Amino acid sequence: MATIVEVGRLAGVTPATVSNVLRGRGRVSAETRERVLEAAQQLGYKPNLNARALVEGRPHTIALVVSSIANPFYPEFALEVEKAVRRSGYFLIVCNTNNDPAQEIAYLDAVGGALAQGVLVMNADFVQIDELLTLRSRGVPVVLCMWEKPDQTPPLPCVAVDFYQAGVIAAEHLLMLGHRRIGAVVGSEPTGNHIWRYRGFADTLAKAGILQRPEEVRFGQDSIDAGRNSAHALMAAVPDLTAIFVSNDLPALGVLQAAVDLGLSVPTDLSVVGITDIQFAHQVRPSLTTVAVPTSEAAELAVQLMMNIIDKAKTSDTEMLIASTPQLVVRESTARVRRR
Amino acid sequence: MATIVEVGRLAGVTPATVSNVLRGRGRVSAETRERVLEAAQQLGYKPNLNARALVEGRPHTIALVVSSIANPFYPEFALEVEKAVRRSGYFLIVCNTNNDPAQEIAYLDAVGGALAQGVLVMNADFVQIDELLTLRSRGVPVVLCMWEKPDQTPPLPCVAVDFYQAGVIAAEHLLMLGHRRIGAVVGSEPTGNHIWRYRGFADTLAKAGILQRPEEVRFGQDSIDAGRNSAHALMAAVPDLTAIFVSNDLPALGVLQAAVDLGLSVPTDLSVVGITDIQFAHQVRPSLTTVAVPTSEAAELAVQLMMNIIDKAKTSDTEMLIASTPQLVVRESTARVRRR
DNA sequence: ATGAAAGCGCTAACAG
DNA sequence: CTGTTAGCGCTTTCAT
Repeated sequence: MATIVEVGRLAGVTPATVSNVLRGRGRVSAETRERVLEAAQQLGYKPNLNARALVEGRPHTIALVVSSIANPFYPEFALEVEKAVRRSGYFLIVCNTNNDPAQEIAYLDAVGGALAQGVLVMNADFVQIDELLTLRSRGVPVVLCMWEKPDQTPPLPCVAVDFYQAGVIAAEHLLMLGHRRIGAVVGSEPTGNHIWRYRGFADTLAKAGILQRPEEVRFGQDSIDAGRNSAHALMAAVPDLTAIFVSNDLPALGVLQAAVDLGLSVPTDLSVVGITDIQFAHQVRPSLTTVAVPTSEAAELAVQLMMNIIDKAKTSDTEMLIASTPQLVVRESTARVRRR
Repeated sequence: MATIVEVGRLAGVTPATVSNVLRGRGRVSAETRERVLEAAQQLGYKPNLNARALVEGRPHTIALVVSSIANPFYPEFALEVEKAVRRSGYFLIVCNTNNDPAQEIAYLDAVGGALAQGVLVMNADFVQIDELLTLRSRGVPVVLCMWEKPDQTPPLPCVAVDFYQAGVIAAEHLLMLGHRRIGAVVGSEPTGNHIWRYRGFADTLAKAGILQRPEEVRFGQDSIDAGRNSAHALMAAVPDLTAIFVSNDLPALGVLQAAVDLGLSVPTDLSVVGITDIQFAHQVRPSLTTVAVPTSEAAELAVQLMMNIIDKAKTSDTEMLIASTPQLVVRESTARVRRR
């Protein structure tokens, strides 16, 4: 690859001048500019980003740490992040930790070593928060992309998404349709990150005078298989449920499948509502009614927050940006309750 | 972030010695090593990757260019690539071009500018092959991840996957089940990249004495919606089909949905077979019979090829690695033909 | 308007 | 065994 020196030589100027015209700084005569541009063009010159990063003290990359790109939501989100990052003139490095702490540390160390200028963290749960704090203390901006624990003050700058409200909205929808026996499939452990979604749901039921019994809730994991298993267990224990609230779309798809297994027709026999609105939600049959989370907005805000921190060079305080409220998306998986 | 100089100062040695102990080169006394390591530890030293990349003439990153991370197959593949790349000690930069040439050029220019040491290209169809050739001519290794055109000599090093054979296998499976009226839904234009999958299918049918009529084939796009639309058109034109071959899993899911729309039961009334074996293939109901492509192997081979080129510094010839043969995965969407 | 010079943090000979 | 030196490609004062 041609260097700035070669371009300068060809144009009959010094590297400094080449740099000036390429970055539009300093005063350069139109004629010289022309000559330099032409030389650069001719040589196919591309600035060496490493050299630039070194001298400028920062690379033009942002890292996105995800625990597993296998969960279909993450790539969707990563896509949005990538777009936002590019819009700010940066490149995105995807750091898939595979839920492996060693892998994560390797990534974070590399970021500390100027692999990337800042870190966007998708899921704070699978991540060693201490590592992130250490990184931050060394001057590396860290932003949490989707904070969903209103009871805890985030230890780092973050974008907050009101998943509690998403649970409320899902419950209200089911209640509105006349459902009273509603089961819940939660895609995390009782102390896990979906708990506020469930609380929003349960609180709303309680307000309507409906108290969930323990056997009407199943906690598990955020996967289709787990959702299916939970639904099976749920229906076995409480056969007269007319609706199931699911804390995430992925397990909701599993619940849909369990209904097929059990010969139940959705939504005639059973209504199902999820949260997030991943792409597949409208691509399955019956399509999934769900509470859409502002994914692209959250990505946008996270990047914006990152850029703010970078610009102001203030990495110490914990700013929080609030994403807009989740929205109900009614599709085919929910219907008015029917006596059975 | 602490630099190598600071570590040296703290340990009472020069930067060179620090570098030596950190990289395990040169002879260093055990005692000094100890001291240096401790100093590095204490300062939380992480080597600056940009400086290292600059002096070594190459960054520790590999770029993966995908046309759209929105297609669920790409993230799955990206995951595999990421793992393989990490295993080789590199980091992965995901370059999602969104099918936008400008975006792609921006990425390729950045790679030319040492953003990454080499480029892995997922789908050569959406990519300006000229750009890639230019890049290669400047000494940047370029590898095509999944070459599926046996009639054309790849212009660049690549991993070849025998999609023609995948089509053959799918057809044989359907034939074996007694199907004779078989439709085809192709997820690309007639000249597009799925054409060899279809040819494998059609040739096998022809060998069995079955000639596809034009109305029994629908060309379209690689998406669920396109698959659904094609299936609707197909069934409208040829109602007595007992099976449909689909060139990819994504449109195959659409075909499955079309069957639901039409009140057809799969596999009783209609058998459906896809190609690839994406995650969702076994997560839908009925689960999808498909011809599994060796995804992780292809990713592995692509990275391996990249590493070979990097090591041997030979970027000029067009090596090709052959991935192993696709394998039939029988699930719920295919069954023995039944008279209707 | 352009050039000279210093330096970002690190590595790689080569000296000592 | 450890230090010295030079330089990767670029940006950025400061001179001219």
